[in-house]
Amino acid sequence: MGRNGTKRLLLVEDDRALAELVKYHFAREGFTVTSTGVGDEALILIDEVQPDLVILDWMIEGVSGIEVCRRLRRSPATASLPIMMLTARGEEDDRVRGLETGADDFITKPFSPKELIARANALLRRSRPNLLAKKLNYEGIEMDLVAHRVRREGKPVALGPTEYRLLRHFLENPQRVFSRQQLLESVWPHSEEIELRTVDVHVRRLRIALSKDQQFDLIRTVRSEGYSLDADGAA
Amino acid sequence: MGRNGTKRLLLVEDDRALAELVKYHFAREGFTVTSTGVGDEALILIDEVQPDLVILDWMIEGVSGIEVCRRLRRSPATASLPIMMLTARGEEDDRVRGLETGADDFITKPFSPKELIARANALLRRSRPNLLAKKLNYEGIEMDLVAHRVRREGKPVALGPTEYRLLRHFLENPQRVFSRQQLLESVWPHSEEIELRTVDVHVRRLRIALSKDQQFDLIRTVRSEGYSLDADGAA
DNA sequence: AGCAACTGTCACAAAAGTGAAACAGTTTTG
DNA sequence: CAAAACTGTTTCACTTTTGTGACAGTTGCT
Repeated sequence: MGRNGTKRLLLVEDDRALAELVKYHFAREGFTVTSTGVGDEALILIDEVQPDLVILDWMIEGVSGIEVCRRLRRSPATASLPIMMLTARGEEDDRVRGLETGADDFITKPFSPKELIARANALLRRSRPNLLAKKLNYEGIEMDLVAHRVRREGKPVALGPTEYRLLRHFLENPQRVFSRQQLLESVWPHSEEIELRTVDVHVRRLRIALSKDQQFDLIRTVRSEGYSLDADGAA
Repeated sequence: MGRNGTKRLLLVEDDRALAELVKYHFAREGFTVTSTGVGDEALILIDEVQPDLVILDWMIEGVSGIEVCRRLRRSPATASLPIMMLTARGEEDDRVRGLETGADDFITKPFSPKELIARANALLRRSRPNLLAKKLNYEGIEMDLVAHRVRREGKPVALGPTEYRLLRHFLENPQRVFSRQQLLESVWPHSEEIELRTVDVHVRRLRIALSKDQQFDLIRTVRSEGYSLDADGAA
């Protein structure tokens, strides 16, 4: 996401005037803004433009903003996409509900564009490290996302593309157990047609690559569940 | 940070009544709360308690909240620590300034405790995903449902799938007695065809796994009734 | 084209987990 | 106290799940 230096924003807002205002301010901040006023369209656009940030109005045509949010969180591909919700509904319960559904921030209209931008920046500052920026590490493993290079205890580790993506996924969610199905969905580009057991094979390749120098295995097999990246493997 | 399952909050607020209120609500969410009303002290405490989240009032004695925030961001050790700022100053410029200084969220008094919690959770969800993992505890046993891992007194416990489900069921209903029949029905996938006595065997395996280090038995046998997870086995 | 790296599947081996049966031990009852 | 009723333990055959090595088809590069 967010290649060649441009930050991409998807704005989902059906009030044209407001949309223009927001657009203007974000454009000035260097964002490429795509916008729509319809919920269903938002879901398609997200797939298309791969935004770095989504701003969602609650009340829009078609699928509601909160429902869009829920769906984005449910799909592995967008589960960690930064989302800000926007609404005229000022009720506390709405705000809590929005946040609990997975929104990262919740702004009530009317709001100041400056604050919106400041909040967007705060959010990106926080979530970028995981998506865009430099390094991930866990227990002696260091993955440099820019250089596309992995080291363990300082020593370089050679990984194929799939193993790299797999490890990256684990590093982004250490200790968490993923089923083979989940791994396929979040690590493989076209997960549909692929055999579940293929995951095993790649996990094995990853294990071998990570343990080249007789280091202990960091990938834990959770029988009948899946795998996780975990320091104390067996226990 | 945030080891052994407890989430730690450092609250920096000099309004005693407000501090108590916030404390109360976060404690209910499972946080261990440390608090102070003095800026300088905050910096020391952060080093000491290694909180997972800091809530900073802007106007406090000594070093101001915003200055604390700035310093935290400057030091590598705390640069990515989640920070929420709190203030009575409702000015837009203040909010923007707070966010630009590195705060992750900015809440204006008066605020609702529920929203504060919801925002804290949203922030932690993004920055410390492990902390939000759902956990079950009882008498020194801790089951992390996301990592799919069980510990007793901090030490990892190895369980097979059935024992895991069995323990989970007990942890969800501690102290309650279940008949073998009930256990079969709620823990086994296809309970029909299975012998009642099979439960005994698995209970035994669970007991062994949980008592590996000579710890006392937490599963109580209730003669002619069934079993329960219960601290005082005799009773 | 020629080669090397990478992928996805299989088939088979190995490991882990499961359920039942049999017997030993305990507790409750008559 | 002895019989009856239960529960604890051990063992074993069987099933399910994973680990492994080999292989053939792709892809990307030179």
